[in-house]
Amino acid sequence: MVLHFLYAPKTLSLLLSLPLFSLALFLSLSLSLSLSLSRIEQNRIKKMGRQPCCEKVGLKKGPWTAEEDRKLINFILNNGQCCWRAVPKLAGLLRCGKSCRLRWTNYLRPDLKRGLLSEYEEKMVIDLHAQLGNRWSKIASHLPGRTDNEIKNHWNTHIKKKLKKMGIDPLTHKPIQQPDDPANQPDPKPQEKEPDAPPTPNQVQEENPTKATEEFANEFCTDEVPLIQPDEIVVRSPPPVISPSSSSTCSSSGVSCSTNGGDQEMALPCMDWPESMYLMGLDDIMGSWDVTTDIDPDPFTQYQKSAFDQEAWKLELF
DNA sequence: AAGTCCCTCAACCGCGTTCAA
DNA sequence: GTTGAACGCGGTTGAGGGACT
Repeated sequence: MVLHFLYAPKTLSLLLSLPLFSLALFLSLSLSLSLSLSRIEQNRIKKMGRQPCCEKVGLKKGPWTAEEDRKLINFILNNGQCCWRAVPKLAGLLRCGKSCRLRWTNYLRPDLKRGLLSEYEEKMVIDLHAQLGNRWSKIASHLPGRTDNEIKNHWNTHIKKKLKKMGIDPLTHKPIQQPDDPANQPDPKPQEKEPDAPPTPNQVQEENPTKATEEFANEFCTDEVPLIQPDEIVVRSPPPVISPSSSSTCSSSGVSCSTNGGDQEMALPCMDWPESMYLMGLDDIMGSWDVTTDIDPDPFTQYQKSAFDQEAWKLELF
């Protein structure tokens, strides 16, 4: 009976089709499984939000080398600024995207002005600080070519001391009170002061119309600085455009720049370049072109030309 | 010359906000 | 609406170099 069953034509065809069916079943199961797995993965990614900016392990930290700078500059000049997460991988850097962004914005950006802040810039920083407090990025947005980090450092290392010497509290912009003055004895219930929201110069003037304040007002004329409204929307300056035709000329102090326009002392930033810039084939371009007239569409060449500007500036300075 | 202190500033850290999924 | 990474910002650190003893 068994043999009869086995040799029956229908059974035979059934048996023959079984492996094919099994294969088809296996394939369909595999396909559906992989599809469902990919859906799970998609859902997982969807639920996870964005992908991490970088794997924290094996990343380099600390000072940037000239080679790293070169790689980053090359990448950004060729691809523009976007997706900092992807920059280190694509540029061949063992750095976190955040580190790349900081390096670019604080040091490598071509529109950066280097060197000490001019007297005018210092005045602006002080006045803006009086209005905005420690909002360094907002202060920096009013000073073309300066970064928030730079201004913050300058404030902490120079301006703070200067103000203290002048008898002005750098935190509140009020005159520092003398301990022996009975009128300046601390209140039994002293008002908590807001470190990040110092009073405006007007408030300071109203509350402490003292000599020191007058001196302060005389020394740093607030008329030169636009008054910042609390609800002010700070519009960031447009992305840097390296234009050899709009060459800037820097004074020997390296801090005051003039433009062809003339009326805006700081309208066009002076550029200073890290040492690494000079390792990128500057010899090839030095002396072979006219900075003011030669317009090269290639961004890296323009970058190098700007570097040449800086080199000239350095030669002039030293 | 050597050691110590102080200053500067590039880079990092951590937190709040924004944005994509 | 929720989640979690990216982004932006301000505070802090620490390496390097100059000044001082």
